Amino acid sequence: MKNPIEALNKIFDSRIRLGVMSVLIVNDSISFNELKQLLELTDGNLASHLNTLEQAQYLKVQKSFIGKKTNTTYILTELGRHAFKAHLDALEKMIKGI
Amino acid sequence: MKNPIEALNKIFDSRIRLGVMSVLIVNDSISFNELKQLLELTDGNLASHLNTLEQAQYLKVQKSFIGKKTNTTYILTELGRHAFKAHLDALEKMIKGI
DNA sequence: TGAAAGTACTTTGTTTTTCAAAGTTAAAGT
DNA sequence: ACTTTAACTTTGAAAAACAAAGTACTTTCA
Repeated sequence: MKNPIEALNKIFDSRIRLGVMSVLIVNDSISFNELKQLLELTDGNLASHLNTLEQAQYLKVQKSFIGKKTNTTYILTELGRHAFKAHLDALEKMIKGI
Repeated sequence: MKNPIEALNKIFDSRIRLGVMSVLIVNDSISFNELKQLLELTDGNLASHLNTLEQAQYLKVQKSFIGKKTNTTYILTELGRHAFKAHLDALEKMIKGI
């Protein structure tokens, strides 16, 4: 058996980033504020995890206005979707001992 | 939807600890050396992750002799098995958006 | 109109975690 | 005697996580 750890994506070690990805897999997009409330995080902490994900090009940011309020929403990139899927596949294989 | 992150076990954030648990779910027991080779880790790194898992009472250590060499093997506790299962269940639910 | 509150950050600094490398102990091989 | 192996522990450095405070701009409320 080859080292099963290599196949896991280091970026998804974090529970928070896993949470963000899961939310975005199910929902097309989600706003900063919704994420903050859902995941119960401080602004800074959330922003930095989002930044990690954005650096990896796993998500894109869309800035718009709702009425006159700024609204920042996040959506998965194809790269992000694939990376997450690959990670979950690797995890499943690892657990099943394949 | 409630905060999905809470249900994830912080101890399983680490790829290495996930790897150890996966190996032990499939194999009844495994030795320090086998783990070290399988997961391609330094002694110290592996030992410290095993220690984290042991502190959480997720695994037990068994010391014995093979011939006249010391042999340390690790096995899951029931607590560890359940904690891992719970983590995987939580992860699955999170991803599926339940 | 002026104060408070909301959005979406960035910055700062502390705490926690990770990890490699070196040291340790004890026994075995040569 | 010297080296090797097993299974650590210790040390120290680097990276990551996090909270709190600061920022800039806007809006809402009194």
